[in-house]
Amino acid sequence: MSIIKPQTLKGFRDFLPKEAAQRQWLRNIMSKVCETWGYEPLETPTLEPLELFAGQIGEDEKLFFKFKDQGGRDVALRYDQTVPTCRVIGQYNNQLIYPFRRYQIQPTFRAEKPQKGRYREFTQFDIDIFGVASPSADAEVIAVTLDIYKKLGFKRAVALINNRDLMKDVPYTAIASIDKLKKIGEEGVIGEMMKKGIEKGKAVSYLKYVQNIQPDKTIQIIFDYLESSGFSKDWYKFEPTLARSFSYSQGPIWEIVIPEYDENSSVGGGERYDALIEKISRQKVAGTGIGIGFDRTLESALACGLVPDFKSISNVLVTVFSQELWNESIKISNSIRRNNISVELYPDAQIRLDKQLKYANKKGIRYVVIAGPEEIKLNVVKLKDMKTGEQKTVRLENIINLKF
RNA sequence: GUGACUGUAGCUCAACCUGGUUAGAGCGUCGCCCUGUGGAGGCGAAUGUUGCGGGUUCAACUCCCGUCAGUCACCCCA
Repeated sequence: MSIIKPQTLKGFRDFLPKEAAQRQWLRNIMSKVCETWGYEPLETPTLEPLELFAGQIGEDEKLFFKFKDQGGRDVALRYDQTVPTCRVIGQYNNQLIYPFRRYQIQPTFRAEKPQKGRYREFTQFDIDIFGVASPSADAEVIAVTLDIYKKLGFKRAVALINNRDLMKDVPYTAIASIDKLKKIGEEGVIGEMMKKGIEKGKAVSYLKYVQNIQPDKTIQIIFDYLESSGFSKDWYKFEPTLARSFSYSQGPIWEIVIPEYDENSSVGGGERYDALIEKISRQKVAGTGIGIGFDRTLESALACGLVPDFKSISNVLVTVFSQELWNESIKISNSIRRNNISVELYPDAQIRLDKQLKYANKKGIRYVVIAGPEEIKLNVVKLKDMKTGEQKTVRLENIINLKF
Protein backbone atom coordinates (compact mmCIF):
# COMPACT_ATOMS: atom_id res chain seq x y z
CA MET A 1 0.00 0.00 0.00
CA SER A 2 1.36 3.39 -0.89
CA ILE A 3 1.41 6.24 1.56
CA ILE A 4 -1.10 8.88 0.65
CA LYS A 5 -0.24 12.51 1.04
CA PRO A 6 -2.79 14.13 3.34
CA GLN A 7 -4.26 16.69 1.03
CA THR A 8 -7.67 17.79 -0.16
CA LEU A 9 -8.44 17.74 -3.86
CA LYS A 10 -7.83 20.86 -5.89
CA GLY A 11 -10.56 23.37 -5.12
CA PHE A 12 -12.02 21.37 -2.21
CA ARG A 13 -11.82 22.42 1.40
CA ASP A 14 -11.93 21.11 4.96
CA PHE A 15 -13.73 23.13 7.58
CA LEU A 16 -12.08 22.74 10.95
CA PRO A 17 -14.30 23.14 14.04
CA LYS A 18 -13.99 26.90 14.30
CA GLU A 19 -14.84 27.46 10.67
CA ALA A 20 -17.54 24.81 10.70
CA ALA A 21 -19.14 26.57 13.66
CA GLN A 22 -19.11 29.87 11.78
CA ARG A 23 -20.76 28.25 8.81
CA GLN A 24 -23.37 26.71 11.04
CA TRP A 25 -24.06 30.11 12.57
CA LEU A 26 -24.62 31.65 9.14
CA ARG A 27 -26.73 28.78 7.92
CA ASN A 28 -28.93 29.00 11.01
CA ILE A 29 -29.64 32.70 10.56
CA MET A 30 -30.33 32.30 6.86
CA SER A 31 -32.75 29.43 7.44
CA LYS A 32 -34.42 31.13 10.35
CA VAL A 33 -35.09 34.36 8.47
CA CYS A 34 -36.39 32.46 5.44
CA GLU A 35 -38.78 30.56 7.63
CA THR A 36 -40.11 33.72 9.24
CA TRP A 37 -41.15 34.75 5.73
CA GLY A 38 -42.84 31.41 5.09
CA TYR A 39 -40.11 29.87 2.94
CA GLU A 40 -39.67 26.14 3.39
CA PRO A 41 -36.47 24.12 3.14
CA LEU A 42 -35.88 22.01 0.05
CA GLU A 43 -33.13 19.52 -0.61
CA THR A 44 -32.28 17.79 -3.87
CA PRO A 45 -29.76 15.04 -4.66
CA THR A 46 -26.06 15.64 -5.03
CA LEU A 47 -26.10 13.57 -8.20
CA GLU A 48 -28.44 14.17 -11.12
CA PRO A 49 -28.61 12.87 -14.67
CA LEU A 50 -26.15 14.80 -16.79
CA GLU A 51 -28.88 15.74 -19.27
CA LEU A 52 -30.66 17.75 -16.58
CA PHE A 53 -27.86 20.32 -16.54
CA ALA A 54 -26.22 19.87 -19.91
CA GLY A 55 -27.66 22.03 -22.61
CA GLN A 56 -30.27 23.61 -20.37
CA ILE A 57 -28.33 26.77 -19.98
CA GLY A 58 -25.65 27.85 -22.35
CA GLU A 59 -23.62 25.58 -24.53
CA ASP A 60 -20.57 25.37 -22.28
CA GLU A 61 -20.69 22.10 -20.41
CA LYS A 62 -17.01 21.91 -19.66
CA LEU A 63 -17.42 22.82 -16.02
CA PHE A 64 -19.64 19.92 -15.02
CA PHE A 65 -18.30 17.35 -12.64
CA LYS A 66 -19.50 14.40 -14.66
CA PHE A 67 -18.83 10.71 -14.87
CA LYS A 68 -20.45 7.38 -15.58
CA ASP A 69 -21.92 5.58 -12.60
CA GLN A 70 -21.70 1.81 -12.05
CA GLY A 71 -24.75 1.35 -14.23
CA GLY A 72 -23.16 3.24 -17.10
CA ARG A 73 -25.43 6.26 -16.65
CA ASP A 74 -24.07 9.72 -17.41
CA VAL A 75 -24.36 11.67 -14.18
CA ALA A 76 -23.24 15.05 -12.87
CA LEU A 77 -22.75 16.59 -9.46
CA ARG A 78 -25.21 19.34 -8.55
CA TYR A 79 -24.21 22.26 -10.71
CA ASP A 80 -26.77 24.68 -9.36
CA GLN A 81 -29.98 24.59 -7.38
CA THR A 82 -32.31 26.33 -9.77
CA VAL A 83 -32.36 23.59 -12.39
CA PRO A 84 -33.02 20.73 -9.92
CA THR A 85 -35.77 22.81 -8.39
CA CYS A 86 -37.35 23.26 -11.81
CA ARG A 87 -37.15 19.48 -12.12
CA VAL A 88 -38.93 19.16 -8.77
CA ILE A 89 -41.68 21.42 -10.07
CA GLY A 90 -42.18 19.21 -13.08
CA GLN A 91 -42.02 16.01 -11.06
CA TYR A 92 -44.25 16.98 -8.13
CA ASN A 93 -46.42 19.61 -9.71
CA ASN A 94 -49.60 17.99 -8.39
CA GLN A 95 -48.46 17.85 -4.77
CA LEU A 96 -46.95 21.30 -4.51
CA ILE A 97 -49.10 24.07 -3.14
CA TYR A 98 -48.74 27.33 -5.00
CA PRO A 99 -47.49 29.91 -4.37
CA PHE A 100 -44.56 27.65 -3.49
CA ARG A 101 -41.79 29.27 -1.50
CA ARG A 102 -38.60 27.42 -0.86
CA TYR A 103 -35.03 28.06 0.22
CA GLN A 104 -32.11 25.78 -0.38
CA ILE A 105 -28.60 25.70 1.10
CA GLN A 106 -26.53 22.93 -0.42
CA PRO A 107 -23.10 22.41 -1.87
CA THR A 108 -22.69 22.86 -5.62
CA PHE A 109 -19.86 21.62 -7.76
CA ARG A 110 -18.12 23.21 -10.68
CA ALA A 111 -14.85 22.04 -12.19
CA GLU A 112 -13.41 25.54 -12.40
CA LYS A 113 -9.81 26.49 -11.98
CA PRO A 114 -9.75 27.52 -8.35
CA GLN A 115 -8.73 30.94 -7.09
CA LYS A 116 -9.30 32.74 -3.87
CA GLY A 117 -12.99 32.67 -3.05
CA ARG A 118 -13.60 30.33 -5.90
CA TYR A 119 -13.74 26.65 -5.20
CA ARG A 120 -14.89 23.48 -6.90
CA GLU A 121 -17.27 22.73 -4.08
CA PHE A 122 -19.05 25.72 -2.66
CA THR A 123 -22.29 26.39 -0.88
CA GLN A 124 -25.08 28.10 -2.68
CA PHE A 125 -28.05 29.70 -0.95
CA ASP A 126 -31.18 30.14 -3.04
CA ILE A 127 -34.50 31.76 -2.19
CA ASP A 128 -37.26 31.43 -4.76
CA ILE A 129 -41.01 31.74 -5.09
CA PHE A 130 -43.03 29.89 -7.71
CA GLY A 131 -46.49 30.45 -9.05
CA VAL A 132 -46.65 34.24 -8.85
CA ALA A 133 -46.19 36.29 -11.99
CA SER A 134 -46.51 39.70 -10.37
CA PRO A 135 -43.47 41.80 -9.43
CA SER A 136 -44.66 41.60 -5.84
CA ALA A 137 -43.03 38.15 -5.81
CA ASP A 138 -39.70 39.57 -6.95
CA ALA A 139 -40.10 42.28 -4.35
CA GLU A 140 -40.70 39.74 -1.61
CA VAL A 141 -37.57 37.76 -2.44
CA ILE A 142 -35.54 40.96 -2.39
CA ALA A 143 -37.09 41.89 0.95
CA VAL A 144 -36.25 38.49 2.47
CA THR A 145 -32.68 38.83 1.27
CA LEU A 146 -32.26 42.32 2.68
CA ASP A 147 -33.83 41.11 5.92
CA ILE A 148 -31.19 38.39 6.15
CA TYR A 149 -28.36 40.89 5.78
CA LYS A 150 -30.02 43.12 8.33
CA LYS A 151 -30.36 40.25 10.82
CA LEU A 152 -26.76 39.26 10.23
CA GLY A 153 -25.87 42.71 11.51
CA PHE A 154 -24.70 44.53 8.39
CA LYS A 155 -25.15 48.27 8.60
CA ARG A 156 -26.40 48.30 5.06
CA ALA A 157 -27.01 46.02 2.12
CA VAL A 158 -28.17 47.45 -1.16
CA ALA A 159 -30.38 45.85 -3.78
CA LEU A 160 -29.50 47.20 -7.21
CA ILE A 161 -32.61 46.67 -9.28
CA ASN A 162 -33.40 46.77 -12.97
CA ASN A 163 -35.91 45.26 -15.36
CA ARG A 164 -34.64 43.13 -18.20
CA ASP A 165 -37.84 43.82 -20.13
CA LEU A 166 -36.67 47.40 -20.53
CA MET A 167 -33.77 46.10 -22.64
CA LYS A 168 -35.93 44.15 -25.05
CA ASP A 169 -34.52 46.06 -28.03
CA VAL A 170 -30.93 45.27 -27.10
CA PRO A 171 -29.48 41.95 -28.33
CA TYR A 172 -28.33 39.46 -25.72
CA THR A 173 -24.66 39.61 -26.71
CA ALA A 174 -24.69 43.36 -26.09
CA ILE A 175 -26.39 42.85 -22.71
CA ALA A 176 -23.70 40.38 -21.68
CA SER A 177 -21.06 43.02 -22.40
CA ILE A 178 -22.92 45.86 -20.72
CA ASP A 179 -23.12 43.71 -17.60
CA LYS A 180 -19.38 44.23 -17.20
CA LEU A 181 -19.60 48.02 -17.27
CA LYS A 182 -18.49 48.48 -13.66
CA LYS A 183 -15.53 46.24 -14.18
CA ILE A 184 -14.17 47.24 -17.58
CA GLY A 185 -15.66 50.71 -18.14
CA GLU A 186 -17.48 52.19 -21.11
CA GLU A 187 -14.62 51.75 -23.55
CA GLY A 188 -14.12 48.17 -22.48
CA VAL A 189 -17.79 47.42 -23.00
CA ILE A 190 -17.84 48.95 -26.46
CA GLY A 191 -14.60 47.19 -27.35
CA GLU A 192 -16.00 43.87 -26.26
CA MET A 193 -19.19 44.36 -28.25
CA MET A 194 -17.14 45.18 -31.33
CA LYS A 195 -15.07 42.07 -30.81
CA LYS A 196 -18.30 40.12 -30.87
CA GLY A 197 -19.13 41.64 -34.24
CA ILE A 198 -21.32 44.54 -33.27
CA GLU A 199 -20.37 47.63 -35.25
CA LYS A 200 -19.13 50.58 -33.25
CA GLY A 201 -22.03 52.92 -33.86
CA LYS A 202 -24.51 50.31 -32.71
CA ALA A 203 -22.41 49.37 -29.71
CA VAL A 204 -22.30 52.98 -28.58
CA SER A 205 -26.00 53.42 -29.06
CA TYR A 206 -26.85 50.22 -27.16
CA LEU A 207 -24.81 51.40 -24.21
CA LYS A 208 -26.30 54.90 -24.32
CA TYR A 209 -29.76 53.45 -24.59
CA VAL A 210 -29.29 51.24 -21.57
CA GLN A 211 -27.70 54.00 -19.51
CA ASN A 212 -30.74 56.16 -20.06
CA ILE A 213 -33.38 53.62 -19.15
CA GLN A 214 -35.92 55.02 -16.71
CA PRO A 215 -37.63 52.97 -13.99
CA ASP A 216 -41.00 51.58 -15.02
CA LYS A 217 -44.11 50.48 -13.16
CA THR A 218 -42.60 47.11 -12.27
CA ILE A 219 -39.66 48.78 -10.55
CA GLN A 220 -42.07 51.08 -8.77
CA ILE A 221 -44.09 48.14 -7.41
CA ILE A 222 -40.91 46.63 -6.04
CA PHE A 223 -39.81 49.91 -4.48
CA ASP A 224 -43.20 50.38 -2.84
CA TYR A 225 -43.03 46.88 -1.38
CA LEU A 226 -39.56 47.49 0.04
CA GLU A 227 -40.56 50.83 1.46
CA SER A 228 -43.61 49.34 3.16
CA SER A 229 -41.40 46.58 4.53
CA GLY A 230 -39.47 49.22 6.42
CA PHE A 231 -36.27 49.34 4.44
CA SER A 232 -34.85 52.82 4.20
CA LYS A 233 -34.16 54.30 0.78
CA ASP A 234 -30.45 53.65 0.87
CA TRP A 235 -31.13 49.89 0.88
CA TYR A 236 -32.40 49.77 -2.70
CA LYS A 237 -31.64 51.58 -5.91
CA PHE A 238 -32.55 51.56 -9.58
CA GLU A 239 -29.52 50.61 -11.65
CA PRO A 240 -30.17 50.83 -15.40
CA THR A 241 -26.85 49.30 -16.43
CA LEU A 242 -27.31 46.21 -14.30
CA ALA A 243 -27.77 43.48 -16.87
CA ARG A 244 -27.17 40.01 -15.35
CA SER A 245 -25.72 38.22 -18.30
CA PHE A 246 -27.84 35.11 -18.01
CA SER A 247 -29.63 34.24 -21.17
CA TYR A 248 -32.69 33.14 -19.24
CA SER A 249 -33.07 36.27 -17.12
CA GLN A 250 -36.33 38.03 -17.79
CA GLY A 251 -38.34 40.69 -16.04
CA PRO A 252 -36.96 42.13 -12.81
CA ILE A 253 -33.26 41.54 -12.18
CA TRP A 254 -31.25 42.55 -9.16
CA GLU A 255 -27.99 42.16 -7.30
CA ILE A 256 -27.09 42.61 -3.66
CA VAL A 257 -24.06 44.63 -2.68
CA ILE A 258 -22.57 45.17 0.77
CA PRO A 259 -21.00 48.65 0.64
CA GLU A 260 -18.97 48.33 3.84
CA TYR A 261 -17.31 45.20 2.45
CA ASP A 262 -17.04 45.58 -1.31
CA GLU A 263 -18.81 48.27 -3.25
CA ASN A 264 -18.02 46.79 -6.64
CA SER A 265 -19.04 43.20 -6.49
CA SER A 266 -22.19 41.51 -5.40
CA VAL A 267 -22.84 38.76 -2.89
CA GLY A 268 -25.77 37.51 -4.91
CA GLY A 269 -28.25 38.23 -7.60
CA GLY A 270 -31.63 37.19 -8.87
CA GLU A 271 -34.11 37.36 -11.64
CA ARG A 272 -37.37 36.06 -12.97
CA TYR A 273 -37.04 32.93 -15.10
CA ASP A 274 -40.51 31.73 -16.08
CA ALA A 275 -39.29 30.44 -19.43
CA LEU A 276 -36.56 28.29 -17.90
CA ILE A 277 -39.08 26.64 -15.59
CA GLU A 278 -41.34 25.82 -18.49
CA LYS A 279 -38.47 24.40 -20.48
CA ILE A 280 -37.37 22.04 -17.71
CA SER A 281 -40.61 21.22 -15.94
CA ARG A 282 -42.96 21.43 -18.92
CA GLN A 283 -45.29 23.31 -16.64
CA LYS A 284 -46.41 26.88 -17.00
CA VAL A 285 -45.32 28.08 -13.59
CA ALA A 286 -43.97 31.55 -12.94
CA GLY A 287 -40.84 31.74 -10.85
CA THR A 288 -38.40 34.25 -9.49
CA GLY A 289 -35.62 34.12 -6.99
CA ILE A 290 -32.11 34.82 -5.92
CA GLY A 291 -28.89 32.91 -5.63
CA ILE A 292 -26.62 34.06 -2.84
CA GLY A 293 -22.99 33.15 -2.36
CA PHE A 294 -22.79 31.53 1.05
CA ASP A 295 -19.00 31.72 1.25
CA ARG A 296 -18.90 35.30 0.10
CA THR A 297 -21.51 36.29 2.63
CA LEU A 298 -19.55 34.61 5.40
CA GLU A 299 -16.40 36.34 4.22
CA SER A 300 -18.15 39.72 4.36
CA ALA A 301 -19.59 39.01 7.79
CA LEU A 302 -16.15 38.06 9.07
CA ALA A 303 -14.60 41.18 7.55
CA CYS A 304 -17.26 43.35 9.18
CA GLY A 305 -16.77 41.66 12.55
CA LEU A 306 -20.26 40.22 12.75
CA VAL A 307 -19.40 36.61 13.41
CA PRO A 308 -19.33 35.58 17.07
CA ASP A 309 -16.19 33.99 18.42
CA PHE A 310 -16.56 30.22 18.34
CA LYS A 311 -13.46 29.29 20.21
CA SER A 312 -15.13 26.49 22.09
CA ILE A 313 -18.61 25.10 22.14
CA SER A 314 -18.17 24.13 25.78
CA ASN A 315 -19.30 26.50 28.51
CA VAL A 316 -17.73 24.54 31.32
CA LEU A 317 -14.74 22.34 31.88
CA VAL A 318 -14.93 19.97 34.82
CA THR A 319 -11.42 19.19 35.95
CA VAL A 320 -10.33 15.90 37.44
CA PHE A 321 -8.32 16.25 40.59
CA SER A 322 -7.07 12.72 40.87
CA GLN A 323 -7.89 9.16 39.95
CA GLU A 324 -9.74 8.72 43.30
CA LEU A 325 -12.07 11.59 42.49
CA TRP A 326 -12.67 10.63 38.87
CA ASN A 327 -16.19 9.37 39.62
CA GLU A 328 -17.04 12.55 41.49
CA SER A 329 -16.03 14.59 38.46
CA ILE A 330 -18.16 12.42 36.19
CA LYS A 331 -21.17 12.99 38.44
CA ILE A 332 -20.58 16.71 38.62
CA SER A 333 -20.29 17.09 34.85
CA ASN A 334 -23.48 15.13 34.34
CA SER A 335 -25.44 17.21 36.77
CA ILE A 336 -24.38 20.40 35.00
CA ARG A 337 -25.06 18.85 31.62
CA ARG A 338 -28.62 18.02 32.67
CA ASN A 339 -29.26 21.73 32.54
CA ASN A 340 -28.63 21.68 28.78
CA ILE A 341 -25.24 23.23 29.12
CA SER A 342 -22.20 22.12 27.11
CA VAL A 343 -19.85 20.55 29.60
CA GLU A 344 -16.66 18.74 28.99
CA LEU A 345 -14.98 16.55 31.51
CA TYR A 346 -11.22 16.55 31.32
CA PRO A 347 -10.66 13.11 29.89
CA ASP A 348 -7.47 12.12 31.69
CA ALA A 349 -7.16 11.90 35.46
CA GLN A 350 -3.37 11.67 35.28
CA ILE A 351 -2.94 15.22 34.05
CA ARG A 352 -2.09 17.90 36.55
CA LEU A 353 -4.56 20.59 37.40
CA ASP A 354 -2.49 23.42 35.94
CA LYS A 355 -2.44 21.64 32.60
CA GLN A 356 -6.18 21.27 32.70
CA LEU A 357 -6.61 24.97 33.38
CA LYS A 358 -4.21 25.79 30.60
CA TYR A 359 -6.31 23.67 28.29
CA ALA A 360 -9.47 25.54 29.31
CA ASN A 361 -7.70 28.79 28.71
CA LYS A 362 -6.46 27.81 25.29
CA LYS A 363 -9.81 26.50 24.16
CA GLY A 364 -11.55 29.56 25.48
CA ILE A 365 -13.80 27.72 27.91
CA ARG A 366 -15.21 30.33 30.24
CA TYR A 367 -15.87 28.33 33.42
CA VAL A 368 -13.89 25.67 35.17
CA VAL A 369 -15.10 23.45 38.00
CA ILE A 370 -12.49 22.29 40.48
CA ALA A 371 -13.33 19.50 42.89
CA GLY A 372 -10.51 18.32 45.10
CA PRO A 373 -10.64 16.31 48.34
CA GLU A 374 -11.43 19.36 50.45
CA GLU A 375 -14.38 20.35 48.29
CA ILE A 376 -15.78 16.84 48.06
CA LYS A 377 -15.56 16.45 51.83
CA LEU A 378 -17.66 19.58 52.26
CA ASN A 379 -20.03 18.75 49.38
CA VAL A 380 -19.02 21.80 47.36
CA VAL A 381 -17.05 22.64 44.23
CA LYS A 382 -14.97 25.62 43.23
CA LEU A 383 -16.26 27.45 40.17
CA LYS A 384 -13.66 29.57 38.44
CA ASP A 385 -14.39 32.21 35.84
CA MET A 386 -11.44 32.09 33.47
CA LYS A 387 -12.17 35.52 32.09
CA THR A 388 -12.24 37.45 35.36
CA GLY A 389 -10.21 35.01 37.40
CA GLU A 390 -12.88 35.05 40.11
CA GLN A 391 -13.53 31.87 41.97
CA LYS A 392 -16.46 30.97 44.15
CA THR A 393 -17.60 28.01 46.16
CA VAL A 394 -20.86 26.35 45.18
CA ARG A 395 -22.78 23.66 47.06
CA LEU A 396 -23.14 20.45 45.05
CA GLU A 397 -26.93 20.44 45.25
CA ASN A 398 -27.02 23.97 43.82
CA ILE A 399 -24.86 23.20 40.86
CA ILE A 400 -27.85 22.26 38.73
CA ASN A 401 -29.21 25.80 39.08
CA LEU A 402 -26.07 27.51 37.91
CA LYS A 403 -26.39 29.87 34.99
CA PHE A 404 -23.55 30.04 32.51
C1' G B 1 -9.51 25.73 -20.44
C1' U B 2 -5.31 29.87 -21.62
C1' G B 3 -1.29 32.86 -19.57
C1' A B 4 1.83 34.47 -15.40
C1' C B 5 3.89 34.08 -10.48
C1' U B 6 4.75 31.16 -5.99
C1' G B 7 5.90 26.49 -2.93
C1' U B 8 11.79 26.24 2.86
C1' A B 9 9.70 24.07 10.66
C1' G B 10 2.64 24.31 12.93
C1' C B 11 2.59 29.94 11.15
C1' U B 12 5.30 34.34 8.89
C1' C B 13 9.65 34.49 6.48
C1' A B 14 15.63 34.30 5.60
C1' A B 15 19.44 31.59 2.65
C1' C B 16 18.32 30.81 -3.98
C1' C B 17 19.88 35.81 -8.34
C1' U B 18 26.12 34.92 -8.06
C1' G B 19 25.37 26.11 -6.62
C1' G B 20 30.06 24.62 -1.86
C1' U B 21 31.01 21.81 4.91
C1' U B 22 25.91 20.91 10.53
C1' A B 23 19.20 25.18 6.03
C1' G B 24 18.42 30.00 10.12
C1' A B 25 15.08 33.68 12.80
C1' G B 26 10.58 35.40 15.10
C1' C B 27 5.96 33.61 16.69
C1' G B 28 3.73 29.14 18.24
C1' U B 29 4.44 24.13 20.51
C1' C B 30 6.52 21.17 24.54
C1' G B 31 9.23 20.79 29.38
C1' C B 32 10.86 23.02 33.99
C1' C B 33 10.67 27.18 37.63
C1' C B 34 5.01 26.15 39.83
C1' U B 35 3.83 18.34 43.80
C1' G B 36 -4.41 22.44 44.59
C1' U B 37 -5.07 27.02 39.95
C1' G B 38 -4.52 29.29 33.44
C1' G B 39 -3.15 34.17 30.97
C1' A B 40 2.65 37.42 32.40
C1' G B 41 7.93 36.35 33.10
C1' G B 42 12.63 33.42 33.30
C1' C B 43 15.32 29.09 31.71
C1' G B 44 15.61 24.97 28.48
C1' A B 45 14.07 21.53 24.36
C1' A B 46 12.05 19.49 19.96
C1' U B 47 10.84 20.09 14.77
C1' G B 48 12.26 20.16 8.21
C1' U B 49 12.61 13.82 2.73
C1' U B 50 13.53 22.66 1.29
C1' G B 51 5.75 20.13 -2.19
C1' C B 52 6.84 15.60 -5.20
C1' G B 53 9.69 13.16 -9.34
C1' G B 54 13.56 13.40 -12.69
C1' G B 55 17.90 15.93 -15.04
C1' U B 56 22.67 18.85 -15.10
C1' U B 57 27.05 18.85 -11.72
C1' C B 58 32.53 16.50 -8.00
C1' A B 59 28.46 19.05 -5.29
C1' A B 60 21.42 21.30 -5.82
C1' C B 61 17.07 24.73 -1.10
C1' U B 62 19.82 27.17 -5.08
C1' C B 63 20.16 25.84 -12.15
C1' C B 64 16.81 22.94 -15.96
C1' C B 65 12.36 19.84 -17.11
C1' G B 66 7.96 17.50 -15.49
C1' U B 67 4.18 17.02 -11.89
C1' C B 68 1.00 18.39 -7.75
C1' A B 69 -0.87 22.43 -5.02
C1' G B 70 -1.74 27.70 -4.17
C1' U B 71 -2.19 32.82 -5.96
C1' C B 72 -3.40 36.51 -10.01
C1' A B 73 -5.55 37.81 -14.78
C1' C B 74 -8.54 35.97 -18.80
C1' C B 75 -12.59 32.62 -19.59
C1' C B 76 -16.72 31.21 -16.88
C1' C B 77 -20.03 32.12 -13.01
C1' A B 78 -27.86 28.86 -14.01
